[in-house]
Amino acid sequence: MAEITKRADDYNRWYQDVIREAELADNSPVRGCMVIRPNGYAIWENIQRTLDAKFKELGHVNAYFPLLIPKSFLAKEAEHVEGFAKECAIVTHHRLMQVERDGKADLIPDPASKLDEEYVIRPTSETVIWDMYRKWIQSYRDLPILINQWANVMRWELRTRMFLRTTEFLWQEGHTAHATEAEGRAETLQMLEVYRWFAEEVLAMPVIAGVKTPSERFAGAVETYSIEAMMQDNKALQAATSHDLGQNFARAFDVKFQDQAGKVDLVWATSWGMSTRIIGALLMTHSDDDGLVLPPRIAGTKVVIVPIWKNDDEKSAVCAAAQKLAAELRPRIGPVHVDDRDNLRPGWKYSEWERKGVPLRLEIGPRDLAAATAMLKSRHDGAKRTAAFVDIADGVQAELDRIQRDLFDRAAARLVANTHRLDTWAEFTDLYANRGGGFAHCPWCGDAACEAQVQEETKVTIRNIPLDGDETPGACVRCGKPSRGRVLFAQAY
RNA sequence: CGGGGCGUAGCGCAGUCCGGUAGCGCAACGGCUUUGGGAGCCGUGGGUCGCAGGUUCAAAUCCUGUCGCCCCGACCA
Repeated sequence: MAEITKRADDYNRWYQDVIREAELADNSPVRGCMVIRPNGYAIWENIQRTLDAKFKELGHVNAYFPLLIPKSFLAKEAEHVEGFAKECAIVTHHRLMQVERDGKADLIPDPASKLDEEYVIRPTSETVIWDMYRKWIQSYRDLPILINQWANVMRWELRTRMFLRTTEFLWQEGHTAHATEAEGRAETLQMLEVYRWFAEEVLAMPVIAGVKTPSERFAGAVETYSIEAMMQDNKALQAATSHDLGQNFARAFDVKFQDQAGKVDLVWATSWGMSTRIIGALLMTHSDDDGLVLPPRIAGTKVVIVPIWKNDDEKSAVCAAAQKLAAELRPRIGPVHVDDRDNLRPGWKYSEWERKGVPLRLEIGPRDLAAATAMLKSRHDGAKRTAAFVDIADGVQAELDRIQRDLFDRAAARLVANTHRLDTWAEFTDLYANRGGGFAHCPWCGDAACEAQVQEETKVTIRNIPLDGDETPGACVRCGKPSRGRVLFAQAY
């Protein structure tokens, strides 16, 4: 059994150790790409299930667009190409041929199969989607279009990290088309709120919702909104984004419609996404030195039952009781696992399921069986309590609810404790150089050059301008020029 | 892509400087005793030393190239 590095000793190594020990993902033979293992994918499936239901509840539908995008599409929106050109994988041939090199068989792209127009592996799908929207939209009666897709995308990042930044990642991308600017903006904000709800209520991850500064805007957007979460090392992680694209993509792809009065206008657009990166955020929000900690609402396995016995008679009695309890719990609780392996002792099983982040463990031994109770132990705080067999589902559900609340409260308390209101540059540099960093709400002048200067000197960036932020006029924390309100600063992943 | 570190059994590592039959701990497998917080004893199996060339009688070890991982930068969800 490999050890998990303590967070205090080496936070980055701890992060990787937890991924390995909880069997969330593994490195693949391809640079920067990871294999998401069943334990990790179960989390993603729960994310998909929950978000997908919410999207549909709000009128969205799913569709699928191709992985390959004609290279020329990317060039149609000026800022978009500038944002993504440097990180695209490109398909140039469609056939391999066998050749002999130094006496050995080798495969090379067949020169005769070189493509006239090369394809880009999608870094995001706005272009191919808006090319199709041109065909589908003629009248205001065709609007709105509220399409989402679950897909993989590739961005050839220079430096990768499991879940947080991989060359290929999974996400959902919503792409909507609207008849009015107001409708587009409302959709953008609605989806931002969906992400806030999901992060806080399902992932137990408190976030700050706000609008990005122009320099952090999505390539091609009029306005970008984000939710920002605080990790245990006090760094910020952008957990999701929602973009108001205005008419930029409609203009680039010539998507027009006729309104009720017969007037022709460009269509208004939004896009919004959450990716597998959120799994890294989830890990860094709740987990501890013993391994993964998961909120019950997103955990793949909600409860593990560990039967305890001393001999074959006890084993059969206790295992039968465990299976019966599991069957009783499943309809109400969801996935419940009975760990009846007989080659491992209970202590080993405890530590294994703790590493893997199962929120609640239920122990049943001969003594419990005699008393018709089970021992409950919650992963995140080690609290133990007994629950009677008669209303076991109630007891377990109550404990899972408590865990979910507790994890949110714990993360929220950490967020508050490490968030500061700062007015002077001396306090600002002191916070990030000597006091462990965190979130800082500070007045800012609105000048991109000043923002860049802060980043250069401290590696701290403006995460967003909180929607419910302080709009009291003041003096910029960096340059002292007039400020129209406070913005959220932090070091970011 | 620049700087640094590292690829040896599933995991963690020693061996590399100074070439000479590939080792240790944990895990795995078999047996017996065990089982309420990481069990004990005995036995067994498993590695073309990241990959490709080269030097040599002989390469994990020396040389060249290459791929991957980690950390720091630049870029980013």
